[in-house]
Amino acid sequence: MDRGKYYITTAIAYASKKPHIGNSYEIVLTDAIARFKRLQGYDVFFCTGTDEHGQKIEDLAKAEGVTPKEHVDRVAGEIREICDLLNTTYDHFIRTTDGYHERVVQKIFKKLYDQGDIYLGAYEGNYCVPCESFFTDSQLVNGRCPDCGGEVKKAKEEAYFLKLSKYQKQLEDYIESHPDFIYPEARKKEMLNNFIKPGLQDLCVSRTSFKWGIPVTFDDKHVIYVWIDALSNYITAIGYDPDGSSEQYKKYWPADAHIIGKDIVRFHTIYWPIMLMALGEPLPKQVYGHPWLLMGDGKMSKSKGNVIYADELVRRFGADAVRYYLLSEMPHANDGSISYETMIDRYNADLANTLGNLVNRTVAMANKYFDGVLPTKDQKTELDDAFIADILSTVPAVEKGFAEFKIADAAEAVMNAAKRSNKYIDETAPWALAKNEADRERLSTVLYNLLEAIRIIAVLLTPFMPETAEKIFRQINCEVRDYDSVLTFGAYPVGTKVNAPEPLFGRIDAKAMLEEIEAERKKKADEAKNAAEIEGVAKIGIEDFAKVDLRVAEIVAAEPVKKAKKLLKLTLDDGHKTRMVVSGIAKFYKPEDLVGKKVALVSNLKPAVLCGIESQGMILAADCGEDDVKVLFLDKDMPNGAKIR
RNA sequence: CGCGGGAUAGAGCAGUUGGUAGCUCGUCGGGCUCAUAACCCGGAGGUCGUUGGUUCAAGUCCUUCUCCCGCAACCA
Repeated sequence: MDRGKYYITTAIAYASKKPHIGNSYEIVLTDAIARFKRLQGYDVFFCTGTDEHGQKIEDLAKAEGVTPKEHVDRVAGEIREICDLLNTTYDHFIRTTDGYHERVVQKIFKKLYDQGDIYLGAYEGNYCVPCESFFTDSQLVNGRCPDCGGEVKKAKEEAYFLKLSKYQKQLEDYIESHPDFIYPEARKKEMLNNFIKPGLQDLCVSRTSFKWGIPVTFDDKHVIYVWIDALSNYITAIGYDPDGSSEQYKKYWPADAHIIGKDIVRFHTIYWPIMLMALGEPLPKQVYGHPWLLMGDGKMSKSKGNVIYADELVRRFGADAVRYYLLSEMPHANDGSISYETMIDRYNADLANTLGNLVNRTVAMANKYFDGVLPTKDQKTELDDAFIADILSTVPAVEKGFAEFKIADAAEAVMNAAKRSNKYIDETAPWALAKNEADRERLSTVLYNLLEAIRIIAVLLTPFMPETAEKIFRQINCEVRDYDSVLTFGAYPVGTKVNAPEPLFGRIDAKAMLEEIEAERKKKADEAKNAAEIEGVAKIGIEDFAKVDLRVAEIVAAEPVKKAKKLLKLTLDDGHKTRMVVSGIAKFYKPEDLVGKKVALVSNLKPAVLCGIESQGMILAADCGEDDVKVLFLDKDMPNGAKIR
C-alpha cells in the first residue's frame, strides 16, 4: 500500500565525545517511528548525523593534540557505530563537515545576506582583554570581569545577524494555526509565551572568535555559527540547493517530523522555521521535543564508573531488549530513567515471561499435539470472538501511540496483546482439550488463534524489536507480515508446519548479574582513578613547574560564602600578609575545623572572582573519590611563607 | 525569590476538556500444569506533598508553604 512519503530526522549529535545511553535514546525512538511508517506503507526517508563544528570541538582537539577533523572523524565513527549497534535504519548519515553540506550552507548564508535577511552588525558588550571575552551587563560582577575580576571596557565585535524580528508575526500565526506543529503541547505554550510574544531578538549567526566552522564566503574573518550550519542539515542532506534542488529534495521536503531533545525545541520551532521562511521553503510539519533519559542510580560520571553506554547494554541484553526498554520505559513528556535493576526487571517480566514464554508454550503445543501442523481453524466459540476482537484492537492502539509520539503506549498495547493471549490459553486450556479425541478440531482452532495472534504481535513488534519479530516469524514459519494482514484476523495460513520452539529471551538471574556489574563498575572506577586522569596530561619541563609558586600558609579564618553551596572563604597568612582565598570545599570541611591548619598555597595564581568574592590564589587538595575531596594539610612547624618545591 | 521539571499504593509510572483513583513490578492467597520456577484469577495496600480558595463536584483550576531533581552560577 502506497501512502506517500514520510521524511523524519533526528537532531544531529554533537561530535564532542562518545554518547551515553541517554544520548542514544533519540535515534532508537526515531528509528521505531521510521520503521512503523515503513510498515504502514509510507516511503520513508530517515536522516541522522553529526554536528561537527564549533569552539568546543576546536578546544577539545587542541587538548588532545589532534586536528579538529581528526577528532570529529573519531567521534562521528563512534556515534555511527552505536546507531548501527542499535539496529537503526537511517537512510542517510550526514556530517556537517561533508563537502556538499558546507557548500550549500555557504550558499544559504549568501542568499540570506543578498536578500537582506542577514546583515552585518555589531555585537556590543563589555570586553575583558586578558580573557578575550565579551560579557553582557548582567554577567559582570561589580562591574568587573566575572572570570578574572579585571577591568572591562565597552567594545564592539563585528557579527552577522539574522532578522528574526521580520518574521515574528508570520511565525506566531503559523504556530497558532498549526496545532500539531509542536509536541508536546506544553512546549508550544512555552515557546509562544516566553520567546515569541515578548519579541524576538535578531540572532547572531557568525563568529570571529574561532576558526573551526564553515567560512563566510564573502567575509573570511567570520565562520558561520551553529544555527545556520547545523539546522540546515535537514535540507542539505536531501539535496537542497538555492540554485536548484534535487529531485529527492522536491520529493521529501518538507519534513514530516523532526525528533529532537526538549532542550533544543526553541531552535527548531523558532530559528529554523524563520530560516525556512526566509529561504521561501515550506516548514516541517511536526517537531517533537522528547524528554531525557536519566540515570536511575545517581548522576553518571566516569570516575564513578557508572556511565551506561549503549554498547555495554547491547552486549548484556541484546539490541532488541535495549530498544524495547528505551521505547517502553520513556514517558511521553516527563524524563525517564534507566538502571540495571529496572532494565533486568522489565526484561524478565515483559520479554521473558509474557512474550517469550507465550511464543514458546504455543509453538511447543502445536508441535506436541499436532506435530507442528494445525489441520483447521473453524471450530470457533464466543470465547474466540472476544479474544480476536481484543487482538485486533491492538492495531488502532499502536497507531494512536505512534501518531501522538506516545511510543511507550504503543509498546504497551503490543505487550497487552501478549498478555491477552496468555489469558486465552488459560480460558481454553488446550492441555485439557488434548485429552479428548473429540476435541481435536477445537484444539486445532485454539492453537491456530494463538499462532495468528502471535503473528499479529510479531508484525506490530517489528518497529520495536526487529530481530525478535524475525525470530518469531521463523518459529511460526510464516512470511505473511505486511500491515494489511493485521487489520483482519486469519491471515496465517492453515496447514503451516511450525518449527521447533526456541526461547526468545532467557530469564536473567538479577542477583547474579547485578553482582557482576557491580564488580566491573568497581574495577572501572579504580582504573579511572589510577590511569585515566594521569594520561592525557602533557609532560612539562622543570621550568614549567617553576612557574608555580607554592607557599606554606596558615588558615586564620574561614567562613561559608553566601549563595554558594560549595565555597568557603578562607583568610590565609602567607608569611607576609593575609589574603583571601575562595575554595570549593564547603561540602567536606566545616570552617571551624580549618582554622589554625597549615596548607599549600598557590600564591602566584591570577586572582579570580567567585560569587562576587575575589580569590587570591588557591590551596591544594586531592580528589579522593567522586564526592570526596581532602585538603593537603602541612606540618605545624613549617613557617608561613616557606617556598614549596 | 536564576531558569525549568516534579511530588498519586512498598518501588516505577498513567490519569484526556474537573464527574466513583488506575497500570506494571513487588507482596499475600488461590488456580493450572502446555510453557522459560513461567501462565491465569483474586486480596491487601493511596486523606493523590502542604495551606487556603473556586465549584453541585478538584489528583485535575487558582493560591500558600515544604521537599526533591536537572541546568545555570559558582568547584582558582
